[in-house]
Order: sequence, then C-alpha cells, then structure tokens
Amino acid sequence: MRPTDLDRVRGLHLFGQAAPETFRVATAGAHLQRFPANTTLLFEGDTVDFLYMLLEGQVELHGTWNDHETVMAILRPVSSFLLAAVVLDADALMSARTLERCEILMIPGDAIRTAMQLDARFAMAVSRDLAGGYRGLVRTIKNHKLRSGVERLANHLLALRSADNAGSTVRLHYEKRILASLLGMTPENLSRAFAALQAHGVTVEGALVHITNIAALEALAKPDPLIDNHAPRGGDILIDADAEIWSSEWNRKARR
Amino acid sequence: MRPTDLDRVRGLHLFGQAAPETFRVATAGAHLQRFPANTTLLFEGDTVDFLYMLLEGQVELHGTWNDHETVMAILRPVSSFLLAAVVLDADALMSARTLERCEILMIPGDAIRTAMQLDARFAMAVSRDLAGGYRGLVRTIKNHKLRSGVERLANHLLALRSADNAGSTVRLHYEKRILASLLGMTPENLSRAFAALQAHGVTVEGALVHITNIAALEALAKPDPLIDNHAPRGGDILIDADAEIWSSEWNRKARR
DNA sequence: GCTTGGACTTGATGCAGATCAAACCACTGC
DNA sequence: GCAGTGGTTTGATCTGCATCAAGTCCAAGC
Repeated sequence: MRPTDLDRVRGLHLFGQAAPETFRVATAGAHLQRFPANTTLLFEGDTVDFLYMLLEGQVELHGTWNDHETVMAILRPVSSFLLAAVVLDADALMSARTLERCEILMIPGDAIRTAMQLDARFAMAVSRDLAGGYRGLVRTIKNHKLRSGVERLANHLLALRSADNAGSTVRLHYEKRILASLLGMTPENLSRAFAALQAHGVTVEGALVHITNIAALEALAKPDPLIDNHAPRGGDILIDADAEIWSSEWNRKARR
Repeated sequence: MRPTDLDRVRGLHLFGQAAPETFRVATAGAHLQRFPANTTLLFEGDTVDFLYMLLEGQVELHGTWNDHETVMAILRPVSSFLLAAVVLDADALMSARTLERCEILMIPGDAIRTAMQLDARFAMAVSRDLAGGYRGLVRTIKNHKLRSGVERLANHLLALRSADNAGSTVRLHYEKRILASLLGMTPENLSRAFAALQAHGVTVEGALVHITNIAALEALAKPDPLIDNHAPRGGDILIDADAEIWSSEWNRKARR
C-alpha cells in the first residue's frame, strides 16, 4: 500500500480518533485491491470477511428479492461499507458491485473487531459511524414513505447541488436507470419526473441538470433537515458524524 | 428504581457485556418514569438528552413531512430507543409516543457516552446494537422497495407467528390503522389486503388473525432471510445481536 | 462507413393503491 | 339506555406509477 493511501485512510473519521497502535493493527492485515468496472465484489448472503474502504471509483449496493432488484446506495470515495456486517460477523444483506474501475482497501473483519475490544476510542468511532449510517437509513425510509417520486427527485437534485456546492448546474455521476432505482422508480418514470420538473425550473441535458429557478424547485421539494441532511436547520451547526447514509465521509465538502 | 427493574436492564445485551463499574455509572443517573397512554415523549427535531429503555407498554416512533405522517416502528419491551441520536448527541429524527401506559427507564445521554469512552466492551455492545438496528433498517427498505402491500402484510403475519412461536393464530398488538401506516399503506388498503389474503389461508376476527394454510401464505409471501429476520436460513444459527430493527431484545423468544 | 446494443425518451394502456364517501361497529361517557 | 366518537370495512372513483411498445440517440465493434 502506498503511503498516500495510508494517509487517506488515516484521515477517515473511523481512524482519526484511534490510537496509533490500533491503526497499525488494523491496517497491518489490510491490502489494497483494484477492480475493473462492473465487477461484483460480494453477493447478498455471502459471508463478510473484510471491511471495505472505497478509495477510488464508484460502488453500487443493491438488494434482490423474487427476481426484482433495487439499488440501495451509490458509494463514492472515501466511504467504508459493510461495517455493520463486520461488527456482527454476519452475512451481507446487500450485494456490492463496481460501477467503474475502483481501488478498495480491504481490512480483515477480525482485525476490526479486535481493535474495537482493545481501543475504546476506536470502538466509539465505529459506533459514531454506525449511528450516522443508521440515521441516514431513517432519513431514506421517511423520504420513501412520505414523498412522491417527483418530490424525491427534486430533493435529490437539491442534495446534489448542496454536495457539489455548485452553482446552478449539477452533474449526475451515474446512469439515470441507476438513479431511478435508487429513487424507487422505473427509468421511464424518472424520465417523466424530469419532464415534470421543467415547470419548476429544471432542464436536463444528458448528465447535466440545470436548475434555473432554485426557489421554484425548493417550493416543490420542501427540503427538511429531518429528512435531507443537506437542508439548513435553523442556524444550527451540522454535526459531522451524522453526515451520511453510508459513511461519515460521503458528504464532505470540497471533494474535487 | 426497583431491584427487579435493575435486573431487567442488567439483562439487556447492551449491558450484559459491560463492566460492573460501567453499569453502575450508567444507571446511577437514570430514573424510571411512568407515562400514560397517548403521550408524546419527544418530537422529531428535539434535542435528545436521554437513552430510553422501554420496560413496559408500547411506544410508537413516527416521522412527519408536509402534513403527512408515517409510523416508523412499534416498540415493545424490552427495547432501547434513540441510541443513535444519543451516540452522536444529535436531534431526534422521529417522534415517540406511548400507545398505552408505559414504564420507561431514562438514562442520561452523557452517561452513556462517558461509559463508552471508559469501557471498550460496553462501546462494543453499543456498536453491536447499532449494527443490528442498521441491518434492520436495511431489511425494512428492501421490504418496501421490493414488495407490494399484500406481500408485506403476508410477511408481517409470518413474522408475528414466528415471534410468538404461536400456533395458527396470531394477535395484532396494536390498531390496524397503525399497522397500515407501518406497512406503508392506508387503513382502507390494509383492510382489502386482509381480504385478499383470504384466498391464501388467512381469516381475520378483530385483532385475531387465523392462518389456516401456512404453506399457501408462505407461497405468496416468499419470506427471505435477507429481508425477514425470522425466515429460516439454511441450517444456520441466528446471530443474536442481529435480532431486530430497534433493539436486540425486541424479538427475543418466550416473552409472555 | 455500417451495424449492433444499450441507454434514454415518449406514448398507450393497465393496475395498485390513494382518496372520497358512507355505513357499520365497538367503546366511552353521560 | 343512548348519543357520540373513533376505528374498521366496503364501495366508487381517481391518480401515480408500472408495464408494454416503439422509436431515437449514442458509443463500441466490425
């Protein structure tokens, strides 16, 4: 593993609080692996032997039942995944596949569990990460049960805008059919949802989405800090570890 | 607090592994409180100062957006709730209200956080609890995105049957309109869903549901160990801490 | 260049589930 | 007992979204 990669891992919330010894133990058995695009890393139901740290590329987590498939999350660097399964030494509930060429650091699960026993601060950091993930899922469920498809799309666009702290144009980082599944709709319906948003200040141009009237879009989307993590809360400071669904690093600002 | 209550708390997964000193510290500042039925304990957005341990009664967690409301979970003893918010010292994402008269042990949040710093085994137990909760929410999302209303109801009935390790009759422990919201449908639709299940060996009699043909119901429900925690996995032993959505105690057998 | 395949869009149709409305029932309180 | 209230059921209707079916666009391969 290159020193620069080590630095990146060291910088994660998960290890930031840990004792140097803990960090050494955990990363000693770790190995960096590269995967091509469209590679399944793990099927749901598989035993989870490693904690995965995505350093480069994009990974999709999805679930299956009765010949249906749904995208649960898209991960971008730097994110860890499968932490809950590792902590419990349990099977994976979701499959993971690369959407593009990826660099992934794989840390043996028992190293993580051992480190937690030895270092309360590290165990605390794991708890914070899991708690943040937990709250992200609560937000996701509220999003799905309380809003319509168009409303979910509108809020997704606002979240993207906030994450990229961009101007009036955001870029979709993956295919629309994947976004559709993530938002819980069909590709056809996503297309129509975009069309519906034209009346609310949104125009689409391939992967680029122009938000020409933010006020109008927000009026439709009604973002809420208790669902949308990006939404402003009344003058409050955003708690760092409560950042996102899959990793506290997911949503950090100034990425690239 | 009565000694018997202390014993019940001591028996929880959360404290089972903790050092006696940790247990003492955490429960020293705790107080037992009784609430009447239909009392809101906490609104979403409120600051969370306590970890709540439900010792008696039923509590509903629900979320709101734009004048809509949805039930996120129903808790029964012995369950903890708001652990994720406590770990992060964050606002509640869900409101909590009693459905009936409740006894709740309230443990100061900072006592929990302090105990985690001091006792790695306790921090580990918190992680396991959160990881179990996390996985429960993943199951919930798969359930909602991949199944229809009737399928969700069918699986819910099978889960009830499994939890009560009962015979062919299960009892609904709360009102149908609450169950409807929990399953993501309207009361009218739940009624029709029950009617639809008549063709698959289910008859309803108030709060009692008779499953006259389990094979037929399972053929419709297609329970899956990666969604339904009760579903049998191939000869495997069920991992204890991965027990349920809101608490590892939720689903334990031989309750009453 | 042409061809092929997959992503995306657009239109027509069908279905699951929401909404509206009314009736029924059980329980509560007077 | 009786009226009132709220939960539940049933029916009629409406809507959002899925499904089915073309057709377009675009990139990769021959």
